[in-house]
Amino acid sequence: MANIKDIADLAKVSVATVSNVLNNRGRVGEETRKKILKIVEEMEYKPNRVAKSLKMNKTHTIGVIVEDLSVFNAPEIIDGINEFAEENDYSILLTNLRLFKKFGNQFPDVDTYKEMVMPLFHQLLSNQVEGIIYIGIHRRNVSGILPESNTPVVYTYCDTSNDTDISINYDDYKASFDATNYLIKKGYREVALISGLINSESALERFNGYCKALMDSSIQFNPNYVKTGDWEFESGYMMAMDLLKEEKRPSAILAMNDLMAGGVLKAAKELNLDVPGELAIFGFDNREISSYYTPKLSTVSLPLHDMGERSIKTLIDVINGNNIKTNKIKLLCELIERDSS
Amino acid sequence: MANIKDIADLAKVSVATVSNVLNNRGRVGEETRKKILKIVEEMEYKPNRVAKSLKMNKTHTIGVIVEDLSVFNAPEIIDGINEFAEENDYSILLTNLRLFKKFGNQFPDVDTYKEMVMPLFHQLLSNQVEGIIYIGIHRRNVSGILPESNTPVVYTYCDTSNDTDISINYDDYKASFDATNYLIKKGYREVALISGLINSESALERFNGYCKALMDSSIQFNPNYVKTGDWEFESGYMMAMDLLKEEKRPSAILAMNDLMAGGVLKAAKELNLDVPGELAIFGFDNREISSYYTPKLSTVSLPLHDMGERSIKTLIDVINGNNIKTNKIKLLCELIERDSS
DNA sequence: CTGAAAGCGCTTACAG
DNA sequence: CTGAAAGCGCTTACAG
Repeated sequence: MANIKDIADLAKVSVATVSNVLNNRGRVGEETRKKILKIVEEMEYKPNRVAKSLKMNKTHTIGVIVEDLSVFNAPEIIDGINEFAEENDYSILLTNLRLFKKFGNQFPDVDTYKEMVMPLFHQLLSNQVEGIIYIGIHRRNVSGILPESNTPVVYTYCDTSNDTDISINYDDYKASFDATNYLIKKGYREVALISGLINSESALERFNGYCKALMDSSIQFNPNYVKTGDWEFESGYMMAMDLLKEEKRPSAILAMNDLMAGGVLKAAKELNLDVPGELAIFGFDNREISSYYTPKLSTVSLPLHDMGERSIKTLIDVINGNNIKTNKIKLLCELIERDSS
Repeated sequence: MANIKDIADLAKVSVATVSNVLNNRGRVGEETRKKILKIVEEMEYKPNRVAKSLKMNKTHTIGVIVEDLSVFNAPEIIDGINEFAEENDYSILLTNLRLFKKFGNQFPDVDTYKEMVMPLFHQLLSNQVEGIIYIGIHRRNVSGILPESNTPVVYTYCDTSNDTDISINYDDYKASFDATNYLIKKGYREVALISGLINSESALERFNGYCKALMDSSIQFNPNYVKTGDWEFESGYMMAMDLLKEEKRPSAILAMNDLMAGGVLKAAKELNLDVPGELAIFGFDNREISSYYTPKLSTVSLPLHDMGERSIKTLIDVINGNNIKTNKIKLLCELIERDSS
C-alpha cells in the first residue's frame, strides 16, 4: 500500500502538504491540491488509520462487549450501533463473552465473571478504544463486573447500582402497564399475569406496571391470577394450565415473554379455548417467533435498535465532553397488535 | 495511561529493555526482569497496540463484513469467529451492511451493492486489518462485490465463481440427501419436497440431494411431489395444502427451511392429520423457532459456529502464508430428530 | 502557500 | 546484559 510519503514524492511536495490537502487544513494552492488529489485517486491511497490514531491519540474506535451475541436481543442492538458508527465514521471492535453458551441461565458468581471479562476489557483498552458499550443478556445489575478505568462506558440491556454510570434501557413498567391497560380497554377485565423469574429487574417492574393498570381501572388485584414461570416455553404452558383451570378463569393472559406466551397458546389449544374469543394472549419481546405462532401473537416490541443507537450516541457525547442530561435512560416499547388479542 | 517510557523511567532502565521483558525477547537479567514486571503490574501498564501495530506492520485484527447481522445465521457464525479470535488474541472489527434491513429479500443490483460495500471495505483497509471475512445472508454468488486488493478474504455462507477465492459453506446436497434418506428409512416412502426459490444455490443442491436419496432407494421421482415456495411461512402452508390434497398424498414433507415447515405443520393441523403418524415433517436450518413448534420439528442443523471458526482459522492460515488444501470448503450438517418425524 | 522537523508509543538491529 | 537510535505513517506548530 502506498503511504503519504509516496504520494508526496509523486506530487513533488512535502508530506505536510499532502496531509493538509487530505484533511482540508491550512492554505494550499488550488493547483497543488488538484495535483495531489489526482495522484491520491490514481494510487487508490487510503490513509493509514493506525498511524493517524497513534499521532492523534484518537482511534475513532468503540469497543463493544456483548454478554452473548447469540441471544436474541444482541444482534438488533449492535445493528443500531453499527448504523450510527458507520454514519459517523467510527469503527466497532466486537468482543463476545459467550455467557449464555457457557453457563446457560445460571449466572456465574461475580469473580468468575470478572475473570472472564478482564481479558476482553484489556484487549479493548490496549486497542485504545475511546469508549465501551456493554450489552447485557438480561436486564440485571452488573455492578463491579468491569474494572475501573477512565475509558467511558455505557451499559445497555443491563445496569449498575452506581448512579453515575450511564445505562440505556427500555421502560418495563410503562410497557407492562400499556399492555395490561390495552387488554382491559379491549374488554378483557380478568387479566392474568405469567411472570418470569422474580430475581429479574424486568419482572419486578412489569409486575408493578400490571398492578397499576388494574388499579387505574379499579380492578381488584387477584393473587390467583399471578403465576411465576422461568421464562421458558414449558413453564408458560404449565402456568397457563393452572390459570385456566381456576373456577373463574381469566379472559386474558399477559406473559412476560413470547416463549411463555407460546406455552399459553399451546395450553389454550389443548383446552379448546378460542383465541382471542375466549382468551386473549399477550406476549413480550416481539421475538421473531411471535409472528409465527398461530394465531399470530400480540406482543410488546422492545426498542433494541434504538437502544444500540442511543448507546453509541451517548457514549460519543461523553467522549466529546458533552453534557449528558440523564444517566439512566429508558426508551419506550411499542405494542404490536396481532391476532391473539 | 502509562506508556513504556514511564515504566522505563520508574525502573531506571531503557525502553528497549522494558520492551524486551514484555515480549520475552533478548537476554535480560533476572533482577531487571523482576523489577520491570513488578512496576508493570503496579502501574497496570497495558502496551499500546496501536503503536505496536504501526511499528510491526501487523495489527492482529480481522475485519468482518456481515451482510445483515440480524438475519438468523450471522450471530452464530460470528460467535465462532469470536471464540477463535479470543483464543488467538486477534481483534474483530465488525461492519454490517444491513442488507436485509434495507432491501428485504430483493437483492440490489451489483452496482448499488458495490457502492454500499465500498466504504465499509475501505474503512477496514484503513484500519489495516490483516484479512477480511465476508458473511452472506444467503448462499449465493457474490462475485465482484468486493474490490480487488491484496488483503486476503474468506467468504462464508456465500461464494464467488472464482476458483481461487476461499469459501466456507455447508454441504446442502449431503444434508438434503441425509434428511430424505432418513425419512425413507423410517418408512416414509412418499416424500414430498417444498423447495425455496430456485435462484438459490442451496435450493438446487438440496433438490439434487433429495433426488439422489429417492434413487438410491429405487423410489420413482414424482414431479407432483415437488413444490416451490419462497422461503416464507405462508408459502409452506399453501404448498402443503396443495400437496396434501393430492389423491395419493405424501407421507412425509421435507421443507427447505423451518419457516416453510411451520406452514406445513399448520396445514397438517387444519386437515387434522396426525404428525408424525400420518405425516412426517422435516425442516431445515434448525432455527430457534423449530423447537417451539408443536410437535417439535425435526430439522437439519447448520454448522454455523464451525463455519465461523473455520473461516477465521483459514484466513489466519492464509495470512501466515500457510498452505490451504482446498479453497472451497464444505462442512457437514447434522440431522436433529425431534417429534415431527 | 509550502516544507523541515518533532513526536505519538512502540520494536529491533546494533554497539558496547 | 543493557541502551542509544532509527523508524513505522501520520499530524501540526512553526519558520520562511
